[in-house]
Amino acid sequence: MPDGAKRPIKPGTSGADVAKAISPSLLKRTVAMVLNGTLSDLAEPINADATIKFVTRTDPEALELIRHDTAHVLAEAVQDLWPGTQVTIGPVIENGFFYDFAKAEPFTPEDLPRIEKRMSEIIAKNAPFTRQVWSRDKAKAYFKEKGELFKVELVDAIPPGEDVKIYNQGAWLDLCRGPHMASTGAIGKAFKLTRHSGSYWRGDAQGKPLQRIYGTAFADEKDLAAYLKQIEEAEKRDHRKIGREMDLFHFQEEGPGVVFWHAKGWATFQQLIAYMRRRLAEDYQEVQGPQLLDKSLWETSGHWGWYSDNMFAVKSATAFMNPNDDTAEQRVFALKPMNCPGHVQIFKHGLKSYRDLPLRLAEFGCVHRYEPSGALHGLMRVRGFTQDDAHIFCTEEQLEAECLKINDLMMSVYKDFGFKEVVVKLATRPAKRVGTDAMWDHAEGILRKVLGKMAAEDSRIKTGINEGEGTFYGPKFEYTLRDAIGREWQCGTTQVDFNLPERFGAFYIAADGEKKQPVMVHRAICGSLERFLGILLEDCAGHLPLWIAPVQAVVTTIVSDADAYAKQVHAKLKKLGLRTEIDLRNEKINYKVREHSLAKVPVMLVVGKREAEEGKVSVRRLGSQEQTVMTLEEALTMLKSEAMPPDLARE
RNA sequence: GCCGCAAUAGCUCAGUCGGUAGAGCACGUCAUUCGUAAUGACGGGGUCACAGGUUCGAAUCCUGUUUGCGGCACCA
Repeated sequence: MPDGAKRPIKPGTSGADVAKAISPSLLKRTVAMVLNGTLSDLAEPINADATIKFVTRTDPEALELIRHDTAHVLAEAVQDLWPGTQVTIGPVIENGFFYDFAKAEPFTPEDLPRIEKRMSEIIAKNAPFTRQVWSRDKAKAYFKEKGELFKVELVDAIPPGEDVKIYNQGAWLDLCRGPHMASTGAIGKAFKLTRHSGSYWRGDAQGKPLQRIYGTAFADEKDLAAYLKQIEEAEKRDHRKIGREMDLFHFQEEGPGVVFWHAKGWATFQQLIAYMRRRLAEDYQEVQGPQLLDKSLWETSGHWGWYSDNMFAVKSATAFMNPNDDTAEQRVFALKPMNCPGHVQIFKHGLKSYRDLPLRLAEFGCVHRYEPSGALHGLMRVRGFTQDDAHIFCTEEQLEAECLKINDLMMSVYKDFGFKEVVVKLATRPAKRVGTDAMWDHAEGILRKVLGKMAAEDSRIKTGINEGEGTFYGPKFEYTLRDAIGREWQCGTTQVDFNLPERFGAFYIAADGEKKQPVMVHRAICGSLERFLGILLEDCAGHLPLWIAPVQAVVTTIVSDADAYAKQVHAKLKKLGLRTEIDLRNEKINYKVREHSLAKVPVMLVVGKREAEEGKVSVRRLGSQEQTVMTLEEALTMLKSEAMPPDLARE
């Protein structure tokens, strides 16, 4: 027992029996147990010495069970309402659960309340969850008979030696690994179906289409309400909404997935580039490759073969309109989807010596990818974007140090932007790949070692492995950040490449005078600058740090008598290099304060008659109603130092 | 690309049973000179995403297309 007490029991006694023996009221409020550290049903027999902790429905451990049980009840409700619907899987996910159904007619938005109602009825019946272990044959025969063909497949997929477990809730049953709570009544009332969508059997777009329902559940209704409120608040931080409010960028129908950057958004974009450029100055050489290159080059690089579905091809407009006209130049170019082939050409131009390595070529490269229409998402997923890309040509021996160096830069940059948590995942060899197993073993080995070091050295880094998710040309690290509602987006990346140097015949002259193929590392810190800014906007809810804010300060007057003074203030701010605006409109100060607050200008310098006479300014910060009156000189000194980008401030 | 939903003024949205378009904010003009989140009056602004169809008549019903939103799949 958690309190250290020991109880002798007979082998085979269930958790429920143990609880009951302690006290019937304990049994009544217990929904599951942690047996030897593993969350289990109360029905689980205990066959040897064990540690037991009983779990009530309000314990943190129970949340997963509540959600999983709710998913089962959802499945029962759907089969009640639409007989003939097949059930597939219904796992617990972050913040809730989903269940996938095979149903000819898709769900409609009106179906969700109907299903919820039926679920409430099922929960009210409070049928116990009971577990049975069936033979494989029995389970297959049963599900086949019922027409549950997906369940038959799932039974087949259970590893030999593992029990085929069936959970009943009243008359309804499901194949399930468990565990579950004692009865459906333990679910309570704090559940909600949140949305529905299409999905695919086994996540395969070639597989059978399924209908998914998402929901969430909590131990009590207050928690559910708080969660829904939190989501609602987070949605207000959507970068697409903030972008409009701050007049940063827009999209329009003629340009799906390409950004119109407005003056303000572009000011911030340029600050981001300027910052990154300073961070690279010491170690990298900045280059710029061409936007269009002949299709043949992309065939050589392999991109045409692997990704032509996602590339833009370009011809002259004449050739495009007259495909059979021999006199028109029919040559096909591709809009670059990556900068690497360009960088390899630059590396190859002129003989390189081992003394030149590591050679780090950086580019703020604008790339275009023909992303599937359904993937487009504001600034986060676009068809034309700018990468803070770089390629490092180095020797085998230099690889590990280079990866660590990249990670240091990555984390330092993320810190400057205030990101508290970064998830780094190592993506290993995919099924379709180039290179020998020995090469993969070697490169993955180095990256694993580097991943371990990262986790040990920086508490902000959470690490993991994405098995089989590497690129076709090598393993990679994915650095992911989250948006306002918790969706993960890959930003930074470090990728080892077995493919390109060989395909393009890149080499350097080694110390022994022999030609040697360099190791190539792709890396991006922000990844897509568009995406990075989208994440940043959501992370700070549009309240950008002063140094990167599009408009850093607005000088605004209370009366027109202060206009001349306001202009002086504005001119001095400009001279300091601050991005400022002046608002001399004949409007009430309340109106102006409101407007600039909504536009999320970090600093307002308000001047009236008093300030003009005394050579002062009244400083008001975004998000605060406080006003601080200070001399103009004090304000200038303060703002100049505050507007210093973090890297320059460190110096 | 797949499933569902949506598209009306610059923005947020209303528009009932199919009868010919409306509000607030924004914008313009005028008045107002005001001390920290909306001053008032007046005015301009619409191919109701686009293309077909049904109908005497379509923002409204049907079909297709485009774009967006939520997932799925994809993400070099």
